[in-house]
Amino acid sequence: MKNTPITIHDIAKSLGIDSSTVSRALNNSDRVSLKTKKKIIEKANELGYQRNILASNLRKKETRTIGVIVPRISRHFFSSAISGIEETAFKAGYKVIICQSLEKLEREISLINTLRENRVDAVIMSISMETQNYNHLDGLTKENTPMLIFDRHCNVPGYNNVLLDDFMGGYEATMHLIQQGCKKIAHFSGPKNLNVYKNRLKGYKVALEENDIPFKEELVINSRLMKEDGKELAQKVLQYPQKIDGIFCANDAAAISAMQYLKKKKVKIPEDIAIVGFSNEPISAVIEPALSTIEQSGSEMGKIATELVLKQIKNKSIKTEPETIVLKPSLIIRDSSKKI
Amino acid sequence: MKNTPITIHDIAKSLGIDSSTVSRALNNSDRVSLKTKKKIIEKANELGYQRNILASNLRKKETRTIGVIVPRISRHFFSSAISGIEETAFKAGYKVIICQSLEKLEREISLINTLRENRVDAVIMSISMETQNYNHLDGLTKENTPMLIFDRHCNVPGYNNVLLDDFMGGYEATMHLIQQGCKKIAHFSGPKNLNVYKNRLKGYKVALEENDIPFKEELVINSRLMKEDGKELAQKVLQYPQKIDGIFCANDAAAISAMQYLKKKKVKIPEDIAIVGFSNEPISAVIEPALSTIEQSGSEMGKIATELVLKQIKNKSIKTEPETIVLKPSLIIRDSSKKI
DNA sequence: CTGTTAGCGCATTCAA
DNA sequence: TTGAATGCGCTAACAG
Repeated sequence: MKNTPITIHDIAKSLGIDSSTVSRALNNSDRVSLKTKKKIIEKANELGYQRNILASNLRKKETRTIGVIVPRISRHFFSSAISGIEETAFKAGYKVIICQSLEKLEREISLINTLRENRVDAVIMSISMETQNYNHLDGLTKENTPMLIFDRHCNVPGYNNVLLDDFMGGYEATMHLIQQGCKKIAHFSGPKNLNVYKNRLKGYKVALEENDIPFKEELVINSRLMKEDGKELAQKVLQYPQKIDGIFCANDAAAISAMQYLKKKKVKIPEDIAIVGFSNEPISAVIEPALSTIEQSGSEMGKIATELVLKQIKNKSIKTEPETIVLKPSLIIRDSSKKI
Repeated sequence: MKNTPITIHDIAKSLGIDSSTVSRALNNSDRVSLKTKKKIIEKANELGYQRNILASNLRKKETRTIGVIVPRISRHFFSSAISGIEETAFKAGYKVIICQSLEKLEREISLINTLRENRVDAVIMSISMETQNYNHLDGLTKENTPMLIFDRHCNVPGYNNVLLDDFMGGYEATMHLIQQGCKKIAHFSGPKNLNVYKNRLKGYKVALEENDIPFKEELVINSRLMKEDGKELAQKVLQYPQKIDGIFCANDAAAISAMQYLKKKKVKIPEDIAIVGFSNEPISAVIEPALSTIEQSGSEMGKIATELVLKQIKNKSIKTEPETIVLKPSLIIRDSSKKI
C-alpha cells in the first residue's frame, strides 16, 4: 500500500454520488440501476480502482482463505497435494496461504497462530513428525474453524481426516509381488507402536497367508533410527538372491538410508528385486517412475480434503460430526526385470 | 470468524481501562507502564485473545505478505523455490500467498489482481508460457509494489530478475561432456527466437570450438511442438552409437516426449550416453538423480529472490533501479556408464 | 433505486 | 502514562 490507492469514495465523489451506491454497484447488487452501475464500473476502470479486500473482509467477517500447513513444500507428495488444494479452492473462489512446519512442532504452533490471526476460514494440515499432542489446535476448535488433517495420522479423535487405507495398501502391495512370482518378500516397516505400520504389516501378513507363504519375522525390518536401520536393510538386500526377491517398502526413511549405504558401496538395489511402495512417501529415491504416481495421489488427496473443508465452511452453522475419508492408496511399483 | 472472537475492547472493559492502552500494551509500546502491560497480557492470554490482523493491516496499510505466482506448484523446481521463498520470508516476519497460473495467461491476470486486492507488499513470480506482454503488471508498477520475476525470462526491461546464466550453463554442460570423452554431442534446444535457447546454444558452440570439435547443424534439434520433435529426437538417439555419445539437454519438453516415444518402443535412453541438463527444468524424468540438484537450485533461487524483494520493500521510499541477478546454474549430470 | 448512518477491530494523534 | 477521538475502506441496515 505504497501509493495511496483509489477508494470507492474517490469514485463516488468524481461521480457526485454516494459511496454506498458505488459499493453496491461493484458488488453487482441488483439494487442499483443498470445505468449508474455501468457509469460506476467505467469510472472504476478508468481510475484503476482495486477493491481493498482487507476492509471488505473485516467488515464481512470472512476471508475466503484456507490455511495450509505441510511439513515440507518441496516434498513431491506435498507439493502435489498443495497443487490439488489450490486448484479446488481457486475454483470455489478461495485463496490459499501455504506454510511449512519443517517437521518442527514449534514452527507448527507459530503457524497455526498466524493462520488464526489471519482469520482463515479453514485449515488443512499434515502434522509435523514432532507433534505428539494437539493442544495448539484448541484455539481453532474453540473458534469453530473447520480443520482437516491429511496424510499423517493423529491419534486424537474429533478431527476430520483424509487418510490412506494402510491395511489395504499393505495387502495389495504384497499381493502384487506374489503375483509377480516373488516368494521371499521383505517388508521395510516403521516404529512398531504406530498404527500406520501395524496396519500395513497386517495387510502384508494376510496376503502371505492367503497364498500359503509362511511369514518370517526376520524379513520384517522395523526402523526408527534412520542410519543404522538402513544399513541392516541394505545388508539383507546384499545377501540376495539367497534371501529376497521382493520388497514391500512401507518406510522410506529406512529405504533411503539403505540406498545411501548401497551407493557408498557402489551397489544399486538389484534390478531383479521387485519393489512396491506407497504413493505418499518419497520413495522416488528408490524407484524411478514414482513421480507421476505420487503427483496424482497427492493431488487427489488435496482435492478431496479441500472439498470436504469447503463443505464444512458452508455448514458452519450446523454442527457436523468429524468425518474421516479413507482412500485406497496408489502403489508405486518397480517390477522385477527378470520374469520370475 | 465464526464464534465472535475476543477484541481489545473486551480486554479493556474487563480491566476497566481504555482499548487504546490495550493496543499499546499488546504492541509492546514503551508508553504503557510495566504493571498495566503485564496485567493486560495476562488477561489477553486468559481470554484467548487473538489479534485481528485484518483490522491491524487495514489500519497500518501493510500486510507483511508476499504474493508468489508460479506456473505449477508440483513441479519440483518451483516447489523448491517456494520452499526457499517461504523460509526466507518467514524469518523476516512475512507470510506468503502461493498461487499457480497453470501456464495460463488468463489465470495469471486473475491472480495478479487477487494479489493486488490483498495488498501484498511484494510479488515474486515466474511467468506462464502463454505470457507474451506484461500489461497486466502495470497496476503493480503504478502502485509501486516491488515485483520480481524469476527463472523465466521476460523481454521487457524494468523488472527485477533472478535468472540462470544460460551461456555459462551451456558452456559448462558441453565442457563436462567433452571432458567425459564425448565426441558427438547432440543438443536438444528450444524455439530459435528465444534468448534462453540462443544463449545456451552459444555456450555449446563455444565449448566445441575451444576443443576443436566441429559444430554440426544436424546435432542441434530445435523443438517447439512437443510430440513431433520428441520423435525426431528419439530417432536420432536410436541411431546411436553411430551418431551420438552425449546429450546437452536444454529443453525438457522435447526430452520428455522423446522418452515417451522411446518408452512405447520399450527402449531406454542407452546408459552409455552421457546427459547434462539444467536444474530448472523437469529433467528428472530423463535423469534419475536430478532431484536433489533441482531442489537445491530452486531453493537458492527462491532465497535470493526473496532477499532482493525484502530489500526493496524496505527501500520503498527510495526509487531504486531494477536489478537483475544472474546465477550460475547447477547442472544435472548423468555420466556415461561405459568409460569412454 | 439511492443516501444516511453506523461499525467491523485496530492504531494513532492529540489532550490530559 | 493513559484516555478520547478519529479513521483505515468497506458493507449493511434502515430510511426515504
